[in-house]
Amino acid sequence: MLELAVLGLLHESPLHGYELRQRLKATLGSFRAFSYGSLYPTLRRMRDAGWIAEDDGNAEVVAGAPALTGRRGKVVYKLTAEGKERFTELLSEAGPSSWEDETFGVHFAFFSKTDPEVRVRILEGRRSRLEERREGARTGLARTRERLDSYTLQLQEHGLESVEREVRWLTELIETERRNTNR
Amino acid sequence: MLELAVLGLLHESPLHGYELRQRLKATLGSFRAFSYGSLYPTLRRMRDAGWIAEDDGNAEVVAGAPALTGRRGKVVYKLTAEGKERFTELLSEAGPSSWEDETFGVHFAFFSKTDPEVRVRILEGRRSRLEERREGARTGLARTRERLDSYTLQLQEHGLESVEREVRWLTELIETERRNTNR
DNA sequence: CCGCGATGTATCGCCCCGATACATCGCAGA
DNA sequence: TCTGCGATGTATCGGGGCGATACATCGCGG
Repeated sequence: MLELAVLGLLHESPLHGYELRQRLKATLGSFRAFSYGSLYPTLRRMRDAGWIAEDDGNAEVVAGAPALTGRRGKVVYKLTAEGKERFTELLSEAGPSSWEDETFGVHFAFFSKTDPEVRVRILEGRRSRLEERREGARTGLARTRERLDSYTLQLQEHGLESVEREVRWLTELIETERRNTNR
Repeated sequence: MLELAVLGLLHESPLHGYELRQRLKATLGSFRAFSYGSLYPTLRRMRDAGWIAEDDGNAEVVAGAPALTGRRGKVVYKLTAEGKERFTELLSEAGPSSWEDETFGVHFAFFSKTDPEVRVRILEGRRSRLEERREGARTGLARTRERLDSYTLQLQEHGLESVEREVRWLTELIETERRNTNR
């Protein structure tokens, strides 16, 4: 998950951890946070796997050996060739792992770099996932109406409306995709 | 989190794990799943803490010692006195832990058992939390409009609208609460 | 009598989050 | 001038939730 997001952001330009997190917040803010507690371990994993490389901003030994300071400098990360491959590989997958709650947003954010056919399949997968949930919500709602707990009821109604709203959104997106594909 | 949900459900009637999960899905379905992978460990923790007790459905030794079967029967859980205290204690808290994304839904679901003042404070806390997020989303959106990635843009617009929608919902709820309180 | 889907309990590894610690930098105000 | 504070920056830790998986029982229709 975070892996895909990092690959996508670094695909545009090298960044260091702090910037990465800012971008993450700005791009996916309404959906997920991605704290440092997951970011740094992920960066380590990715580096060990060879997808990214650390481009230490050092090499500037400005003058007269200011060295010996264990100065902890910024650590800039950039994609490796394998990382780029990995990125396109992940982007080409259209399965549950691309349309579940946590994942969908990230995949969608990089749709402009995704194959049109894959885009449609992901959107449809996401939609049917939500349609299932909608049915569950409807029957849950029906049962709650009998139990008569006003707050639970309002919670469920609001939830159901949210799901319905997202289904409509997806349907529009799918139609737009189809129009652009079939020309 | 799950702890509060379990306390709330058992507060109505004793249940076993499977039922508990069904109720969880039905009540909070649109928001969270709560898989067995978290439910059972939580039940164990709560039992160890003394909030709940296992009411083995045994005792029915029907006849002629059908026993010695290690028959794994249903395990029915019920609240203890301490569990009830814990429940009201959790319900009386109005802090970040009651209005964050994951938590808010659960707290709201038991609002009818929550003190009216606490209700309002939680709703307001939730709202200002979302208002912050809304501002972040707005500025993120502004910056994205310049970068011109149509999909990222649509994602952020949809996210922003979701947040705005929830803020409106909360505002209505708060007004209703106030009307009912001040009479 | 067989199989299958619902009921039911339980664990494992992975991922992520919030809190926290610590260090540096630039700048506004005493 | 020095002082302190808020932004920048890297990093870890404990805990909790999730999906996958395993396994056993029950009732029912073919």
